[in-house]
Amino acid sequence: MSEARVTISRDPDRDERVVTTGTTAAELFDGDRSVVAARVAGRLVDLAYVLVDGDEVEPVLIGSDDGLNILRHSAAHVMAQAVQELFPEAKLGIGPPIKDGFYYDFDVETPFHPDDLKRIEKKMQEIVKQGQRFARRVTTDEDARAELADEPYKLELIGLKGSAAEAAEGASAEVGAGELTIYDNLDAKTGELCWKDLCRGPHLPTTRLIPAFKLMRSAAAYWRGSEKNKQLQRIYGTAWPSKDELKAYTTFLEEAEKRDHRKLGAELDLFSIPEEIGSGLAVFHPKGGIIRRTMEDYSRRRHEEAGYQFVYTPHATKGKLFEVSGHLDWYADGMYPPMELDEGQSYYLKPMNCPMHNLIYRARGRSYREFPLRLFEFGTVYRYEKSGVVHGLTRARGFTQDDAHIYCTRDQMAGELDSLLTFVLNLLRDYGLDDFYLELSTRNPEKSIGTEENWTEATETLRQAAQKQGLELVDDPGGAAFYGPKISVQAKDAIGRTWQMSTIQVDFNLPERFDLEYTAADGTRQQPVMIHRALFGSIERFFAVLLEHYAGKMPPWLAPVQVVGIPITEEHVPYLEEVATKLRAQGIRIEIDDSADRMQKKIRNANKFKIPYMLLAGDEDVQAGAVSFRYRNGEQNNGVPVDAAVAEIVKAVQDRVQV
RNA sequence: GCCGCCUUAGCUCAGUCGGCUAGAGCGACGCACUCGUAAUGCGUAGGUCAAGGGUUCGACUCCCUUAGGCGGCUCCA
Repeated sequence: MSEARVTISRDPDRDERVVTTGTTAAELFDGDRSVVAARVAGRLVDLAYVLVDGDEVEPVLIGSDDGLNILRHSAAHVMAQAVQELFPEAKLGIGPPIKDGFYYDFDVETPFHPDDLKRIEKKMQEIVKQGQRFARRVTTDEDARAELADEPYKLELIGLKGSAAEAAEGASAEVGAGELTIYDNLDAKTGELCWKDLCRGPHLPTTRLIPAFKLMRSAAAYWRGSEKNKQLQRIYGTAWPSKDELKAYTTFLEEAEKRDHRKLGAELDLFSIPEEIGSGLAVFHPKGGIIRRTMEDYSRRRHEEAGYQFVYTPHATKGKLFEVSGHLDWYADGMYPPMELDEGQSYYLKPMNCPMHNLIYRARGRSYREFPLRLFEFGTVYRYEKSGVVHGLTRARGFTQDDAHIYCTRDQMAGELDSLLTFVLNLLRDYGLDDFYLELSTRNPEKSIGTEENWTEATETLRQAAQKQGLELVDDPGGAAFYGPKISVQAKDAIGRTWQMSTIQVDFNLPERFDLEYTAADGTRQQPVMIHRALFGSIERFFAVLLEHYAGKMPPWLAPVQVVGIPITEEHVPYLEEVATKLRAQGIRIEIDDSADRMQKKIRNANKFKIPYMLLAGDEDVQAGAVSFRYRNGEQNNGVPVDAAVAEIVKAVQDRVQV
């Protein structure tokens, strides 16, 4: 019997083995249930893969990124099988793994109802229990076409093989660049064919190795991601290596739901989006107003210190301005339709501030001595977001950008970007976000203006500034706006979700379109470089992100009510009023709860409104000239002298710390 | 914009197969209670069941249209 020499590679260990010909990867890792696939020469393969001489084999653990993808991809197959058993007329689209789960698209006559998902889930459990084997089978285009004659979408994918990655997100999970394969699901005992699907694989050895899954929701999705195509019905699911991990994931979703800014906004009386005003147009209530104004005031102060000058511009403009800028060419669909005024003049609500800042720049001759010229505005803009995409404060139709445009020379650009990025990150840290990575969005040739040279220079300058921060830098090819490349700061919140925050864009094109000039040291006229940047992006959106990050428990400096005074009985109210006077003199926002509720109820209410400090006072405190703290976490600190209590609160506010 | 689901009191939600004056908790208001760290008790008010149309002897309930919300898809300067 012949032998094969293989290497097992488990970083950093390497283990030489001699096996008999015909040995599979499964046999190599026999007994290790956590191994679900193997990586041979960089390629993921099924455990049924037959080893050949010279193979370097790496086990793929179910908990690894690759392992989870395989688990979820297999779960998607099981779901598709269940769907076709229950709905034999359903045609298969694609079914890839995604973050935390998977989906599969189906063409069905009637969309799935939530009750259908329960039935499908039950059927899936049966299939998992049966322990059907996933068996890989190489086929040819011709044979596959014959086999899958009833699956029009699969036939389309066969035709796209090789360019599948561009064909549709997730399509490469079905047909790879190499040989065409079909996976058969075989009965554990009889080996009978239960189901099959065109698929690149790899898969788990059997359906039994799907320990925990759940179907989440169904929704429509355009075939191959284009709104020109038919909508298929997509079912989303999640799958995990253990029941505990599934439980942890659903708990995470519940936590995210509790933090939803729309929910907190109503509960804490911060803002609302009245139907009478319109979708995506929010009003801020007094308590939300305090948070917002505090956010803005601090930002304004920091910008003034950093050499920004404040400007103001109107909310509406003649269309010509956005023709010059090019925005009407690219984004007319996203703008509110024009108002026809003054005999045929079209006026638009402004979707961007930059053209107006350019007019301020151009209002007089500019000198290099003014550079970098930093114009800042809390500029409110209006964008006609499609009805299906508006979402609370994070995707609104009216919002306020903390928008700045910096005009400088090409030589100054690198230095300015460097200090700008540092400024931006430090300011975000002041608001309590501290886990970042950067994303570099580069040119989309089909959606951009300007020369290749300028784009390259702008992109490389941005890249260098980004790299200096020592943060992870992710490429986003083709993600830039039409006028220039951009760095965006992505921040992770308290429960690990990523939010796009600040953006910084380098722009050689708008200065050209607006004929911006300055007089250089040698007396010549030159064109400035323009840097666009927003730190919050949108104040409303940033407000929402902070609210979710803090789960409504704003740090004292941002909390609408920082302290609530709770008298033990009515007769302690005047004493608390004295304490309140001292706090108010230091700028602290304090309310005394003199309602008819019992003290315990007042504590409960203060807790409900997530007020950072409760100050209780009864006879003992009055006699001692003290107050008793109760904090948001339920801890207490009794008998604190009034001056010490005031100092503690004032310091926490000044230091902008969380408590 | 497209697809699906949803809309009952200020909020959260019950409401059977189409059948009498549509219920509860919280909140609001009133009265009593005066209390040491997460809900005191009792009472009162509050509803064109999203809006409009249709089917029916009869509609919160079934059908259609519209508006709004939610979840996705497409889009996001």
